[in-house]
Amino acid sequence: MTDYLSRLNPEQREAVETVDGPVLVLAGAGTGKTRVLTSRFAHILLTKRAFPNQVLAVTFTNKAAREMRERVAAILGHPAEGLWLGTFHALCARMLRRHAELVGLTSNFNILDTDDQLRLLKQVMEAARLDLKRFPPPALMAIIQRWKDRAITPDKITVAEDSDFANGQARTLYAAYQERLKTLNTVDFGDLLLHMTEILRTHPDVLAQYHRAFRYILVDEYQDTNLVQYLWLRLLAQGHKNICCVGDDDQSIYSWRGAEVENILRFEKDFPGAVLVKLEANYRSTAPILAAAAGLIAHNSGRHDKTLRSGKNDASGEKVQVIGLWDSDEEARMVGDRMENLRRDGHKLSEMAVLVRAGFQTRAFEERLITLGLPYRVVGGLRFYERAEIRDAIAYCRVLNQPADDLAFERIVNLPRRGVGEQALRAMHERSREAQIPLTAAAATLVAESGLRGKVRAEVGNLLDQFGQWRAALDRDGHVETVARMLDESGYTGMWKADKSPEAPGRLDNLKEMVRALVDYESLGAFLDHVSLVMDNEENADADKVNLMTMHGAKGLEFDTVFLPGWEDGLFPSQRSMDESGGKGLEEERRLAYVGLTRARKRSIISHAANRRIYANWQSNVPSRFIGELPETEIEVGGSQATKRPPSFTTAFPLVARSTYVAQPRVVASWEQPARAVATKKYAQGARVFHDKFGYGTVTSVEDDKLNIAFDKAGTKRVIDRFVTEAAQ
DNA sequence: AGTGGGACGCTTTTT
DNA sequence: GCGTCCCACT
Repeated sequence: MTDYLSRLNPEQREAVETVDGPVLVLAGAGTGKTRVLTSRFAHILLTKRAFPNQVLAVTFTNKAAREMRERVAAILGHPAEGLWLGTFHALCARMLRRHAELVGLTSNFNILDTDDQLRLLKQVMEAARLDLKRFPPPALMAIIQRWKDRAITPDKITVAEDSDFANGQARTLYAAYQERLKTLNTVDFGDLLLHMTEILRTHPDVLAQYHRAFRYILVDEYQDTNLVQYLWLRLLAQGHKNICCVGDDDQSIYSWRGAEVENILRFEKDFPGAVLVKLEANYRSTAPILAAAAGLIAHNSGRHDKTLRSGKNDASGEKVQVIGLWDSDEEARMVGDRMENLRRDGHKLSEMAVLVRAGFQTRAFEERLITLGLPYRVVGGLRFYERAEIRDAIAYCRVLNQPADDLAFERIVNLPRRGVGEQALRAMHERSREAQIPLTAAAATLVAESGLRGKVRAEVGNLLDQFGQWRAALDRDGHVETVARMLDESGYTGMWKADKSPEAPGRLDNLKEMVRALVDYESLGAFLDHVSLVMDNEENADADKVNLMTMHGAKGLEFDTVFLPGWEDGLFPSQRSMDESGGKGLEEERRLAYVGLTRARKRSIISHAANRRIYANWQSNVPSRFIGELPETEIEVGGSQATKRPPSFTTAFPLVARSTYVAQPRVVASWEQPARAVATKKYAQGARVFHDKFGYGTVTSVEDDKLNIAFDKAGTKRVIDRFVTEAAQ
């Protein structure tokens, strides 16, 4: 029973056994953060300090929550019941259902997804007669979200603090948006935290109730918390002060969505008497990888000082490779070739990953892997519940659950087609506004008073009747059967059955899958909560496939071999990030590089290309300044355009705008970039070339930009020169 | 009301 | 280079 303690090193053990009072665990990459968190949880339960329902454990992602639940159960030897373990949002939703009336909602409120948030805001802006071209709704959405991240309600924004969006109207629009949300009995993601924090702050009785309930609080990934999350935690922790936050300031990569590293840097001030435990023994990566990562991150300022040391007692290991290539195609070929070689040597594909800065970069690798016939998976694509048919079906469920959900009703009122066009919809909206009633109720009165045209009236009337019947059936027959019936009787599944497009059968399958998933929930409401808060990709991670993902997406994962392509200034570090957030942006990019590098257990291969096709055109690039920041002793340079060690940009050109340093050609020259300009790239007769579809071949003749090529496998073709590249050798 | 084509614009992501 | 979004046409 206590062997969970014996498996810990001394510092981990301290983090687990310092149970009372505030504790900050600074857990560097690969130092056993999850193990500490789960052991601590189990330790609290096993030493009888608290019952399972007296511990509040908070994570950011559902995946992390699930993992913690499983691992706690493994230590206990049985699944723990009644845990308050989940994401910030899921826990807040659970609390808010109990106190909804305090913020003018009822406990069956719906949670809007991002799409609905935007549509609602658009409506609010249209009502304010704003030109949506000049003032894009997504921009305002972002402003409002940042306010919510900082726990700022509309009444707290002074004129001076108002953003200059639409001549200082942002505050008013925000207030109007919040009003609309309340009328629709809905909340957006930000509201879950905002409302709960507001409630805890203004209702001491409610706060006291939670102080009694939670004796211990555990927080994962503390460096990613935003202000409102911090306030929520601080309020809850005031009771027993037993709060333990685990995180790593060096892995803070989400400031752009409101996370504030300052929270973790300030912990000891926020929680006086806090014990600080540093986990520095890394059990994941080889010594060179750790040393390279340490050298890199040392270029950041204002961090908690900590040094990762290898916990494995072996100084061996491959150096970090830095490969310079002519263009992005050659880069993709290099990665593919190396993967093939590794596989030939018995390495599993699932132990290899390509980590990119931005999603679009995966494409080049996908294409290459297809030609090579290497199976791959792209992590972080479209999720199940983001598919159109699932969102439609969910909209039906939302109306069933909560008739005041206008956004959901609007989505399905004409799906399948019921002849409800712009005019009919406008009439409903007008009535809804005049009578201050939800859209469904407005539609009902219009039907009753013949306020709609014949066919539309009959169809809408029928739909409303049906909703009445389904709602009655909900209690009688249960939610699974009722939803299945609703999707059939409404004509929604029929619509896809009649659809002749190739995707239609797949969509029908997805709908069946969704109905099947309903069985796992005790009620429709529980299912809807799950869908909006918890549902995520449940891909089979077992299949032996190469992983393609962003560095953000790779946080928390590890692989034997990690490819880090596209380390070029402007791409990584991203120009936009530096333009928008200056020095802070660059530091965050550097932390991202640190995260990427430390995903590797055995080897990491960084690469950069002199020329890259971004969207339609080619762009010349210079190796990333981060390459210059890697300690020379830990890296090995190679590739057709092997980097001569570049000057460290941070010291040579501290944070200058791109235009400034590009204007200094000597920088490029000193790096011995190839003299060839992209524009003059031409092929001579006899040149060996490579084509994405046709493979390798020899140029037989040249006419302007058209080449006749005898391909080794695909015969002779006439091809425009930009479709081929010079063969690698 | 429904569809087709042109204009646009394009980090990162969770909930 | 591609997907989407909106508007204009039928």
